[in-house]
Amino acid sequence: MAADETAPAPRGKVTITEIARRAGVSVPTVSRVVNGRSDVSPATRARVEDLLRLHGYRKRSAALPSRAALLDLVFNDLDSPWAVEIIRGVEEAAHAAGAGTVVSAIHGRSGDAGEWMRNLRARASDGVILVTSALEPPLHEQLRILGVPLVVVDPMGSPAFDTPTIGAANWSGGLAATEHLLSLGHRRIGLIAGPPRLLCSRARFDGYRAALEAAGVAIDASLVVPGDFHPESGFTGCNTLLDLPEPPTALFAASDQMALGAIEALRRRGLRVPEDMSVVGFDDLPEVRWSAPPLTTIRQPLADMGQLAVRTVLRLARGERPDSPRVELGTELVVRASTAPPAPVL
Amino acid sequence: MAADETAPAPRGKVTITEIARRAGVSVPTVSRVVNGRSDVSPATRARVEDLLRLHGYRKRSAALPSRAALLDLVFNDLDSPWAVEIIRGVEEAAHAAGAGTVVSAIHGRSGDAGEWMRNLRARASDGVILVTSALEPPLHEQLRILGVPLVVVDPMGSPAFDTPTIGAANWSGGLAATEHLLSLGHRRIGLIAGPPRLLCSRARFDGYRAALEAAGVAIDASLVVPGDFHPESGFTGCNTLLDLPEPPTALFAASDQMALGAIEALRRRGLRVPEDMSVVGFDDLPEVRWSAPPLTTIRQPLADMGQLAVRTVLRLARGERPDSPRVELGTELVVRASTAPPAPVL
DNA sequence: CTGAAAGCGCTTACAG
DNA sequence: CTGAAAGCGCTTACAG
Repeated sequence: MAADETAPAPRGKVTITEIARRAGVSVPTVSRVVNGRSDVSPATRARVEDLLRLHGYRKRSAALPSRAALLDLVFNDLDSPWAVEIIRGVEEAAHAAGAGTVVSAIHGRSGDAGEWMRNLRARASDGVILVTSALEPPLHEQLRILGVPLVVVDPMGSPAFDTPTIGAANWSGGLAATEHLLSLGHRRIGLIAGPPRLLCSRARFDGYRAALEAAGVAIDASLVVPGDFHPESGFTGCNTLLDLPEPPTALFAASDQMALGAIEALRRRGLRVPEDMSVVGFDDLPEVRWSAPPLTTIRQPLADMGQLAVRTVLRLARGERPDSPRVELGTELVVRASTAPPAPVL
Repeated sequence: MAADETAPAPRGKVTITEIARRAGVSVPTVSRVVNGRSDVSPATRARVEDLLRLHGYRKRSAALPSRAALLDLVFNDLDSPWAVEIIRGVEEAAHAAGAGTVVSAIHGRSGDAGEWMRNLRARASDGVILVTSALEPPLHEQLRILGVPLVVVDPMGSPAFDTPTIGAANWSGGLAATEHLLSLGHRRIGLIAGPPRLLCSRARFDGYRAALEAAGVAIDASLVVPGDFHPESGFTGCNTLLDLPEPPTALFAASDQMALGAIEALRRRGLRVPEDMSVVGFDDLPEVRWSAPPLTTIRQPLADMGQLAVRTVLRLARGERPDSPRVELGTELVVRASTAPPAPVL
């Protein structure tokens, strides 16, 4: 029995000659579409793009027969200390698969995004891993056309696209952090929240609320202050809580960095952790094992998330479906020295 | 006047056809040398390799006419918190030059190094930046043959090769840290040193010694304890110093991480920083602004070092000579809250 | 807007 | 160990 003529060729193995034959156009025309030139009729372009996508076309060359695979890992900014954790996981898994990891930051500047896209195309990247990043919808679309698979780590919102996402169990983490403080006997528990536009912030907040509700503790809106995950906001947030007529006896910071900022605010006032205030963070950055005192926090498996992201893009690149389009990796309470029962009321 | 036939063509623009003509061999032969095949006579190979190097040959293709530049940034391990600082500087400068940054870790495993070399070749990297990394001499040689420029950041020792290196003013930093403590009135100053096989450790140690000598303070060998830059070694090193019959009143840790470990050792004994012990670190990692207390330290311009490394490889890639083969960027004392005059003797 | 033709840089059998 | 020949995937004028 002859091979099915209409079946897609193996991913990444198809040539423009093959695509041209199937589309019923010439090789130069396909070349023009691939290179994004303007002198192609919309109808032809659409037909060719469909075929390109269907067959997972990747630009190759007789000269460079087996180009090493390249994965793009894209951050908004590289100043976040958990970036290195994700890089570590991604590099490890990519290396194991024989792929190189191209790290970049787009700095939120949308002008950069277009340039980044050109670079991506020029280096013929085999897959893109986006971290908490708002890559605009038109760029998603361009990646689709180029046939470059995409996965999002720590999604900002629920992507409207058929893009796999990998996150952490943020709600469970918020719940566990708050339950831990409740179990120590705290009833007035402050929250320094993350930016509400981020999905992970809302989930952590809801976990906090759910734990309080389950314990029958009324939610006091004045105990919830906004933050942006950076230490400065933890510092000011903690000061706001301490200036309350009736301050909390414990606080949950939605990031380790904010927890560190909060501890500094306490130290400046001569308050001790955990004797005067218990603090729990979120992330378990390597450095908080060595903060003073060592921080009780919610461990987020950043390196594992990076590894899973690599396996998922690679799967996509081979034309396979991911196991699941939305994955949440488990979080875990790590108890160290920054939490204790509340001081007895004298 | 005709163009000089023997002059090298512009870097990166030469083809194997051109090299073949100059070497007086056929195009396939050059192709074999470029791809490291074994079936070429040593004499022919040597002649072709010389020409390849001289002209800065880079593999290209008619199909991929202007491949995006790619720079390889190589760490021993990605677990160091200052890795992200260097990545940030490198990514920024590389991005500005339109190049992608491939980050990898070779984990000291020498088996990995060979594989990494193959990947580097396959992805046709345009330059390599090595960070505190022992890339074995044979690999240096391979890079030379491939014509891939190399620069070393924070060199482990004095490289025996004609490789540009970029470091920090470690000796001056060690001097400044110690002078700061002396100026506060400390006379018994402990040192938690870095691994002596590293150039930077020895320079920091010598700076410490020079400052003490200049102040007429005798060096007490029992006040110098070994460390490996990680927090654990700062923790145990500090305990060793505290168990001395006459402990120091201040200590200089040759890395921020060791300083954090030392502070934790002090905290566990109920000793306060800086009241009972002054501590100064080295690096100025972003996180130590938020340690408890905020750490006095020596700022090492890691991101700037990364940026300079990029400019230097790129220069090399264009066939230009670097401004200077050995560069040391300035370090700077940053005074925060972990240092104070010694407690008055009662 | 499209294709036939020429050409690019490189590689792979093949023959010696 | 080496080269003449054929071929690869892709692109670039050029003509219509």
